Amino acid sequence: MTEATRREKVRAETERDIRRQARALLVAHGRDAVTLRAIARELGITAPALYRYYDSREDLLNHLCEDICRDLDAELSAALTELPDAPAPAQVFAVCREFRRWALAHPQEFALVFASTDTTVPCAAGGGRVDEQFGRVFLEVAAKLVASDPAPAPHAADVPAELHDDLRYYQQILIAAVADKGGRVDESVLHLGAIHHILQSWVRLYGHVALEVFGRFPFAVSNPEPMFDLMLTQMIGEMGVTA
Amino acid sequence: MTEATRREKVRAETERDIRRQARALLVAHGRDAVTLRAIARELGITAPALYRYYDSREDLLNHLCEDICRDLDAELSAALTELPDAPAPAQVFAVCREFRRWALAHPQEFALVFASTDTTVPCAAGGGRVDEQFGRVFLEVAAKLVASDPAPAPHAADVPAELHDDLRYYQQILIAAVADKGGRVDESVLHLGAIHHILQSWVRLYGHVALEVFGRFPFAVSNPEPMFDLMLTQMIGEMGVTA
DNA sequence: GAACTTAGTGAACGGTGTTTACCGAGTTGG
DNA sequence: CCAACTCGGTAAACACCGTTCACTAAGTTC
Repeated sequence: MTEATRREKVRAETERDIRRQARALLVAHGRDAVTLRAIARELGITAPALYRYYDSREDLLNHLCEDICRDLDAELSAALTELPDAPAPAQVFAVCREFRRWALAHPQEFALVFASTDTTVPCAAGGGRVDEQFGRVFLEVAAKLVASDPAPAPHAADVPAELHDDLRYYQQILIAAVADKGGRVDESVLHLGAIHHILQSWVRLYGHVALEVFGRFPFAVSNPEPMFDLMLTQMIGEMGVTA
Repeated sequence: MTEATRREKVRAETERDIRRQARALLVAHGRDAVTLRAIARELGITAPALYRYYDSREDLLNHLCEDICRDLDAELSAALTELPDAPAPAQVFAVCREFRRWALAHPQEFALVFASTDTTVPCAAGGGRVDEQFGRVFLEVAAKLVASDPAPAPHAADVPAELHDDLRYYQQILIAAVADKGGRVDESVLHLGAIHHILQSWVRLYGHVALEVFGRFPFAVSNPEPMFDLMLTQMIGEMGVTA
């Protein structure tokens, strides 16, 4: 069997090498530096050989995106499994802080995956499946937090009717995702107001992190971390649980 | 005098032409398409001639950023002056909606100015001056809104001590900015809690708009506009004024 | 009108993505 | 075992790119 797949084996290996080199170039010198010729040079082959593995540079970048999403997902999941028995608010806190830490440590990857007009992120919106998605861990743990709240959140009826369809659709997706993980949520608990609040939390989490990564706060914040933590505290507090 | 500046005149004109073409390329085909050779081709000159105007492509892109910031600023100001006597909440609402409208209509410009790791935005954070800054109009009008609120905002003491220095610094900048416009704000009205809330509003505004421009909402929102409006309503409502 | 400044040129260098024809080793079937 | 076939890799070529340099010609200044 080893002999039968020998060629496939070396193929898979060089494919990994290609992406590893591409990733290294991205990290070191940014997206524009991810060059087919540079990758090939580093691997000791020629650029056209890469076309045996990817249709184009664009295609390679898309696959790179997927890799990055997978890695981010793994890191977030790891941060979560480090405190399996912690209360839901603490878990949300941990996942969010890990997301910020990762983004600041990997600005080029963050920019490619989360702030690119041209790159179609396969693991992002569109599929509808919450699995294989960048915000998966955050959204799941946020849903769990809301679900763990016995009291109904305050602003449930504030959601305008125009949003009901979209939110209901996403509600089903989230409920299914939590169910897959062994949890059980009711529609009355994870109501549309709660769904909207989870989305708003994603807006704030993404907003802060992106502003920090790109340095677009209106003034130079000497230490953004307490500001981030304060935002999380307020965010989680507003989810209904008295953190 | 006309003859004395004749050369300068044509120089200024071609300089404008260069940026106009660069802008057109950016809009049409994205940042990577903004090519010295393509610009020159469109202008009927050769690429090296552009070096008489800009040190490098990077330099040109930075100047392009400034242009874009100026344009955005003008559009936001125009939206504001269209309702000069409107109550402060309505003004904030209008400026925010205009920002979203502009970003969605100019995704490439938005990406260049607001979500770029390499481009040092001269009109963004750093200078400390609120003038010549991207968020200027939003931040000023938000400050005005908070200032117009007679009642002290609820969460003034929640801000942790670590943030005081940064917020106090920005408080002075904002007060000075409002004062320049003829307004008058007191430190007790535009207190640190209010400053923090303005920053949080910027986080949410930026977060939503960027997520929409880059298509990074966790699921496909069929019509994001009511969601945006809802966010604004909540945001403005939390500023203390009963919108 | 001489001296000087300056916008623009053309050629060149090294880099890029991509296509094409080709080769040679790995695999497969008779 | 050998012919047929698959497939990863190559070299050459094309059309781009940013950037530098020597040079020209027109505008400006004295």
